[in-house]
Amino acid sequence: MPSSDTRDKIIAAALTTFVEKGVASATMQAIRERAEVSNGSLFHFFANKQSLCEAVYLEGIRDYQGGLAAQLEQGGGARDVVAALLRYHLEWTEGNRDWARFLSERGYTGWGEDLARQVEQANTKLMSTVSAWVRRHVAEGTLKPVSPEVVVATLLGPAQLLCRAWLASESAAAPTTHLRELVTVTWSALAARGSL
Amino acid sequence: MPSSDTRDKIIAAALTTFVEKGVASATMQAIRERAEVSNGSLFHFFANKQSLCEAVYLEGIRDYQGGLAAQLEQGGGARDVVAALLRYHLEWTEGNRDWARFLSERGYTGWGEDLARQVEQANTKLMSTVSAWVRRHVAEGTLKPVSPEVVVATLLGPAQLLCRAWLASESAAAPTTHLRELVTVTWSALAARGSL
DNA sequence: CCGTTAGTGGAGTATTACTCTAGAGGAATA
DNA sequence: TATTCCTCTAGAGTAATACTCCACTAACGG
Repeated sequence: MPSSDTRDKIIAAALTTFVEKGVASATMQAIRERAEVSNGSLFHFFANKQSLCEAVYLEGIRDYQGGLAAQLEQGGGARDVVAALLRYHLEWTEGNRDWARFLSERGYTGWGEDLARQVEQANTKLMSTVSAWVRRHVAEGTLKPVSPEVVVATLLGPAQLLCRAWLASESAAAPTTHLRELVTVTWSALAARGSL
Repeated sequence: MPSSDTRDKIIAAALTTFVEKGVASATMQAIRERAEVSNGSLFHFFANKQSLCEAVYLEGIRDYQGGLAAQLEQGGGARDVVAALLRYHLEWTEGNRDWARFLSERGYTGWGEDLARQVEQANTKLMSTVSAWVRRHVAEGTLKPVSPEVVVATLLGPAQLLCRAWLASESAAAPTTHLRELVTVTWSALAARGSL
């Protein structure tokens, strides 16, 4: 009985297993048992552990970045957009803890060429959208004249760090707790002198 | 011929191998060959791959955090301290690329209890130093009255994100390139209204 | 000189990622 | 309906590799 959602089941099982045990100690057997899938099926869809890992990563980052881009689309004042982006990041992290954990802990070294390209591509696409937005507002004099790289870093860097702290230890306060302060601070960082 | 620096050789070899191949694909054999150490020695010092991994992580984070704390000790105006911290982060990353790579990509899930505790402890210590600094300057009215967590995130988050981008792809501009902009932006973020 | 301890060496084992081959459904074509 | 082709399933088998085990060598203290 071929079912096309086998792949999805595997990815879901892989995610929870990875987060639970850590990628290194998560065995393919454990994953396939959780997914209730045979060995053959597992390796039919994913040639090896690494490519499974990569698939999980890609799935997560696509979901996250998709939502982020959506925040940029829906216009509004620069300050509102900044607030919306921050809120989105915090809420997404809080609402998708496993994904967030996995994404925030994975890096690029050792990834296959395919994934590296795809991630690079996704980032580039997002970056160009952001760059356009930044340029427009810099031209209008609402944002400080700084490079898009620095704007992005300033926007998301603090939020990411706060979220990482929350993800790492149960004790830390929930990300959304800091939303208000974060918006204030971030807006001060980016707003041109005169801007409200 | 017992030599107490065997341990260090192993850690160094492990770091380069990890960064080169990725932790998953780095075999213990490759590490011990690079370190020119026998199997027995390797497993005498590190019970398993994970604990080796953890030791490397700890070594790196200690070095980094030590330097960071030093920046806080040497007084000066709040703005100077902020600039010094940012400069330190960027320069350390640029000058210790392998370490930075490894640190920025490692997370906590699946770590042993020991390491988790030690990292937690290191973070707490750093955090308390920072908190004291923040409180003082908030009281003096040089910094905005926001929680220390948010201050730390605002200080280091953007720098981290910029560095990650650089570490991930050869193409990105060197971190120190952004120092000036980063200081401007970060200071705007944290400074109280009246502050220079 | 003996005992103890820290470190070295390498052969051996057990786990586990991955391979291989056989075949079941299911759709397209005739 | 029969034939063919393809995707997917199944699980036994294999090869790699993390890790174990034990015998051995310094080094050092009494």
